[in-house]
Amino acid sequence: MQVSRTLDYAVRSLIYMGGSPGLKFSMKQISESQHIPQNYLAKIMRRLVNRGIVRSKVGPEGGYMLRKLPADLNLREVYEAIEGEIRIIDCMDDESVCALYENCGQLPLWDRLKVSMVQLLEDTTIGDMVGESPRGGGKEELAQ
Amino acid sequence: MQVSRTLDYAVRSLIYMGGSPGLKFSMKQISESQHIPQNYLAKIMRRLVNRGIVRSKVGPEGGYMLRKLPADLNLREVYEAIEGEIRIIDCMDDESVCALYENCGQLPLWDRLKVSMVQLLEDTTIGDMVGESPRGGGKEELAQ
DNA sequence: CCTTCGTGGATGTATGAAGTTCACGAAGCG
DNA sequence: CGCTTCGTGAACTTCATACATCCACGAAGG
Repeated sequence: MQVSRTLDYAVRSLIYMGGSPGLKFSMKQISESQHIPQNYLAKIMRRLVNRGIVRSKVGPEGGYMLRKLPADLNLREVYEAIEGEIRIIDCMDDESVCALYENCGQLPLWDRLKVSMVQLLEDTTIGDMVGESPRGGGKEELAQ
Repeated sequence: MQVSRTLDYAVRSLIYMGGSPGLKFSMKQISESQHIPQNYLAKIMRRLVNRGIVRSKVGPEGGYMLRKLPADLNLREVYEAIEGEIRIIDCMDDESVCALYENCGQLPLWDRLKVSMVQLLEDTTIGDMVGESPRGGGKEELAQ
């Protein structure tokens, strides 16, 4: 029940880009500032490109740009671009997997969990996360 | 972001036992009715025993019994017995992991996600799940 | 036409989930 | 008592996949 590092990388990159909306960032810029292996970042970015979340430009002066304003890009889109459809447990939406599907008492729980997760992800945008810090608020001094 | 099969096994077993509170079930009974490899079930049950969720009895006529009423056994206890402390992402509560911890914009999101997850798990008991079915079979129709 | 830099696919690696095996000992029974 | 039942505990194997690397390719700008 953990978020994959890959998703973390994606979100981190998008927050970074969202800090300067409209600007273009090279893979090197992103990978170095966010401590993400460049070749791995490439794979992640392709998923975001294919999903229409970022636009890419090849060649010299190439790089990536957000396609939307940070405030219009919610986390559900990002999650699904990286992980595919949200699914808490394998049998969900796929009764072929489990012999006990028909009278499985747990499914309602996992479904509720999924719904609440989706809601939260949908209600959070990259814009919300830009500049936020875990130490409460975004502006006051950071311990360091 | 998936529930492990191990947790599924544990919950399934507890629901099964919760269907007849006060009764004792042998490992064989549980493993066969719930389609869980017996030797693997043994490992799972030990965690539940150690956490005080079920009581075990060895020897002939041995087996397992719930220590609580199904309605008093919530899913958070079960989750934590199997998976350990709930944690959405590695860096959470452990700033040593990540170079960017100090100004990580994502943490608040993952924290909110965790809180809502814990809440849901805590509010759901094994008793709630006994006899429920995903097709609305046990109770009212599931909206949406 | 040379350099830059993202693309796509193939490949490698390491970790942890899932499952197995087995010797042990507690406990009921005749 | 000795036999059998059945959970315990630890070591071990297997296998999937998350994470990462490598490289040949081609688009694009100077």
